[in-house]
Amino acid sequence: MKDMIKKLKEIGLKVTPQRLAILEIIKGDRTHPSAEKIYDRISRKYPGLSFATVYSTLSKLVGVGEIQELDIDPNKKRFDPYTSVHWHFYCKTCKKVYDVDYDSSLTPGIKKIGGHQIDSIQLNFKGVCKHCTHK
Amino acid sequence: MKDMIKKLKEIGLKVTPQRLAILEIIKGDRTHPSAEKIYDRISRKYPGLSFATVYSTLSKLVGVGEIQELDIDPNKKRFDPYTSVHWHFYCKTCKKVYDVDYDSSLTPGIKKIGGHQIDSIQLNFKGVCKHCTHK
DNA sequence: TTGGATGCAAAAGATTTGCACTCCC
DNA sequence: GGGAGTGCAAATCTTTTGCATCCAA
Repeated sequence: MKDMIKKLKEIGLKVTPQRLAILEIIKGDRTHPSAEKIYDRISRKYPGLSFATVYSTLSKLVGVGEIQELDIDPNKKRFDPYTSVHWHFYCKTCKKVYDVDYDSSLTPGIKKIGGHQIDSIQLNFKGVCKHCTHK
Repeated sequence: MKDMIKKLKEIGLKVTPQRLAILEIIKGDRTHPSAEKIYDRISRKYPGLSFATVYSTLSKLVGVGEIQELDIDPNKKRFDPYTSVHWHFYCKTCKKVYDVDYDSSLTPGIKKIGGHQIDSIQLNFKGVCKHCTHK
């Protein structure tokens, strides 16, 4: 909790109960939740929380690099609080997003490509996950 | 035109004027258009074309691997008729998607990762493109 | 002829916005 | 006190769906 307060202050955002709850929920969540999933989980504890607040907070956290927005689920945005380098696998059947480590000699620091300035890189694998395959 | 008819028959889809128009428009289009852009371009020639037809045809073409659906634009699906191996750069400013070649020793044939079966791979770079940077 | 394809409009799902009220700093 | 933050509902945007009609094979 102390951590979250400190983090928000560092970022320059006002500390509110809603934001603390959002940070607390997503940090440590390795399921790559959508905005709706995050809203669901929090509104159990904080009835009255609104979507607008969730979206606005998530968007601010993405803006400062505190969490990452994933473009891997074709139907919605997914969020990842884990910011160190890793990649993702999306299961077309169960819609789960898995972290994958893949050492591809990829990107160790490329900042430009084709003359374009790179801010972020996503390597997305898609298919059917091992759990769905075995059913 | 002959090509398109042949292609549709190979795929096993009925040959209709709408589908021919869609194929004709997207093949050779290197702008990674969204469904709406495709609809716009075609409906100039074919008034009365419906969104439902565009979406349904695109989805069938994706299904047979004739075109690729890109998860890179956070706001909508983009389509790519160019099926050989290459990657993409998305400009956060102008929203254009550029093709990029990046030989990363990446993927030359990995079929599984973390035990999951891989169908497709996308490597997405994001940032500000050279044209937007220079403005 | 007949099942797949189309057009239209309505519906669904995700995200954003406007605005009045609230409360953190 | 003032401005950022919040809640609510309506609006927007993209994509899907239901259904009657149509047409390619």
